[in-house]
Amino acid sequence: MERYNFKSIEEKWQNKWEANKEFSSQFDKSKKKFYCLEMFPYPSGKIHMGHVRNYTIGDVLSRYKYLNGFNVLHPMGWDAFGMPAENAARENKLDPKDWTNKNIETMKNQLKKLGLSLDWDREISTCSEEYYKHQQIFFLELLEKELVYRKENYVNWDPVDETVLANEQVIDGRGWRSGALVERKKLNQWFFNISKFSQDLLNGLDELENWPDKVKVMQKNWIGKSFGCEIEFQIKGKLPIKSIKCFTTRPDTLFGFSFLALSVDHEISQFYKNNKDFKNFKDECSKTGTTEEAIAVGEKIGFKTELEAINPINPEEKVPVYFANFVLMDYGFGAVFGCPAHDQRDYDFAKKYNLKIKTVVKPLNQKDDYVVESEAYTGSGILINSSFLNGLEVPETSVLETIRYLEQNKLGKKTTNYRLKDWGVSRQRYWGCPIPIAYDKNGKAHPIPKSMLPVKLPENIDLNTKGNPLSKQTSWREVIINGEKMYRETDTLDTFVCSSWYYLRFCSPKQEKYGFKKEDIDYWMPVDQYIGGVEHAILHLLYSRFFMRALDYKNDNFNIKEPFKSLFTQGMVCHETYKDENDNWLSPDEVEKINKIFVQKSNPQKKVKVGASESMSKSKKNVVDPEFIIRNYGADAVRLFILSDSPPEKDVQWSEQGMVSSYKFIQKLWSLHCFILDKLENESQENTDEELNRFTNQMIFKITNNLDKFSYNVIIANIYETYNFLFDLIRKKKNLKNLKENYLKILVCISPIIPHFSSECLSKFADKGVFEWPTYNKKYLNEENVKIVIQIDGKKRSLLEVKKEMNEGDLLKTVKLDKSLQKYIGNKEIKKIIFIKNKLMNILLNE
RNA sequence: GGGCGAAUGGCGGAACUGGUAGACGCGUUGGACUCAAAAUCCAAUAGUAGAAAUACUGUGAGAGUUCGAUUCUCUCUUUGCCCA
Repeated sequence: MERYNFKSIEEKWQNKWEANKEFSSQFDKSKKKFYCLEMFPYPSGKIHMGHVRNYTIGDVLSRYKYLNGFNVLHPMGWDAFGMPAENAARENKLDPKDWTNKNIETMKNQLKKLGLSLDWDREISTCSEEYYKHQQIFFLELLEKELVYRKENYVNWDPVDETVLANEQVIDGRGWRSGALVERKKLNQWFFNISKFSQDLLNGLDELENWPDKVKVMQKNWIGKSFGCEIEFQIKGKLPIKSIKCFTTRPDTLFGFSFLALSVDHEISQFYKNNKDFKNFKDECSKTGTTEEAIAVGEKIGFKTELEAINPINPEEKVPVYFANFVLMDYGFGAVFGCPAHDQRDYDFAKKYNLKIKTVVKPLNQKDDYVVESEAYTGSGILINSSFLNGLEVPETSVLETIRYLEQNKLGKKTTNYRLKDWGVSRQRYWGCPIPIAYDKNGKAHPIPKSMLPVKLPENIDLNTKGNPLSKQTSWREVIINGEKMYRETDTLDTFVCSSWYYLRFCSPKQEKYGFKKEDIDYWMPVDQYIGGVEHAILHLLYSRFFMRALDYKNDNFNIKEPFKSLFTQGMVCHETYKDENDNWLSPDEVEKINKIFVQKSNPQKKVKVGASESMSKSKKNVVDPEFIIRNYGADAVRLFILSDSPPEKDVQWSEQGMVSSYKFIQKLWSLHCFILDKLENESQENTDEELNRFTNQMIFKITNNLDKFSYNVIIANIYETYNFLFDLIRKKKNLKNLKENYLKILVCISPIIPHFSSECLSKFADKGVFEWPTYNKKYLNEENVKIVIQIDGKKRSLLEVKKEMNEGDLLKTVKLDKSLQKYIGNKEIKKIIFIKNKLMNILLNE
């Protein structure tokens, strides 16, 4: 018997699949389609274990669907624009394009070595002109539909790199690369009007039955619909201001009103334009970041105006008006009313400026003289100290009742507010899709005519400059539109824009006229199964859902609204972390285990500190390189292992031992295969073994169900069981007539997981070229005999094997004849019997 | 602080609509093969008591519903994620 040579066998099948274009998908309306999509990778250089897991999960599903006769679309592409290319290019004096394309080449080869059933004919790369050309057209279409607009907005500004930072690039208030203190700066930026679809995006979630609830809840919270009240506060003071509008979700706490807080960008700030103190205050405010968290954690500061606001339901009361750093212009109206007793931010603010703190809500278990002490009380309870509102239940009735009162007296009106803000898409970077806009000499924005698209990125430019490299490209910037000289927009689009429609492009990857063909997406869309990391639960998925709606807006052309019918979020790949005695991270290949103790390979005298298992990351050095693993153990073994140890939606712990055992298991399967071949050749085939039929049919049933449930780890257990069963069977039994037929079915069942191995084994039975997913015969799912649990007084005492469908009386007779049970029953009287056919009998005795 | 989820042997994890808890794998132990080791194969493996048959305990803790709860309800603890 020869050893299983994964190297040559895997290569052979990969070449075959590629040469036969086995997985290229054709538009064919007569066939049922299945669109399986995994989140496409960023071409960072090499694939990592997270990719291996993600794409293996998708591949198992795709192959299963192929075998079930579906016309499967399983494409792959590259999310190729973005910062890392620009940084790498800057460091190594390369062109981002070359760097990216080289990485794509490497990673594509690595993916091919995994034996994925991908349709490479549909490969797309978002940094190619053929791709971003269409994106520019979409941008202009959205602009025509008034879904794109330009406004001034705050950004996180890195004053050293002269660039805008995304929130996640701000670490402890400093730029992630320069380390400079990040400032708030106002910049003109392009926005997508996603908030126009807030309600629609919220409603759409209900349709998404096959999305994890977790993700739907996250999106729901992100959209953040809240009911509240718009209140117009009357204002007294020297300025020509009569009233200020503000939005609140807690109008019921109006009797606890002690100040009105405004954003520094509130229109009233114009009166303080020349006030030096206000200017200083505003500068101070700009030092806090723009994230909600930064605002919550940061110190609350205010600037007192000469104005006073009148409490609408208690006109006697006048409170001061402040500008405050924790109020943002884009929430509500840039004004909030402060009730320190029942909002922690307001409480902090009131403490600092010595403002009144009046308790108006008491918890249910407190007396009426309850007073808020060291912190705000934000829970439910009963309204107190609130005049005619006293006694109302907080928050349900109290909010509604207060709003009713305010509306009746024309003091305010009920409104709905969404937390979802418009999507800022401008990035001051080179390596992105150019925004197809030019500005005339007055600074007015003009769309670049579609005939002049794509706006291509200039090549061979110097990236070693501060700020946006495109703004330094004077000749590129100049453009003549309708005979007028204009200057191009130098910002590029957020890379999330590229990934918001790539699933459409895969349907028509070669279409030149437009981003996709209507006919194609009508057939292929929606994506039947989308698979990726939960880290994209909010932004990418929400943006994609928005993009479908935006493209369809005013066209009403699409058959569907939701791009992803089902979503599966896989867990991360984790590995133990190692450190030396100086707390420097060590990578797994610098560490070895000798006599149960971890030591450094370079010096076994040096002990290694073993830390918790964490998701693989370069910074902790706990990464394992898939290429190395594939080279050593083969793609099938890696696929088998990455699926075996944990359910796909949970984190999996990478273990060398587990990897080795998967590798060995494939060798064992091969010996079994050789053994079976030998038997089929050398034995007469005259006995039909019913046990084998039953096992195979039950196994097909189990594996099919587990595939449908994504219980891939259980399928691996099923495969082990199958091996154990077959191995046992062929040692004990001879001359089996039905061995071949059952074995073939089993091979097909395991082929989605370990396709190279299965293809090789199946090819030895060359009598059938195309294999189908096997069906199971229901008659084998039900055993003739069943094992029935016998309980005495609720305790399991025996397991009796009896004929199926045996009735209560017969079973009781059998029980009474059973010696081991007799000792429990004895002469005691039977009080009651609980009988569930084919499952259980519980005998309750009188005692 | 709020929302959602999780907790099962030494470890990863199984368990259909409440009905045999611990499938399958890893690890460990013993054995076979070998001069020896590795590899391979065989066997055992939740805990306690017992030579064994067997008995009792056992799915984070406590209560409840039920003939019967890993599964349903409530409270608590720990933990993860998201939001603040």
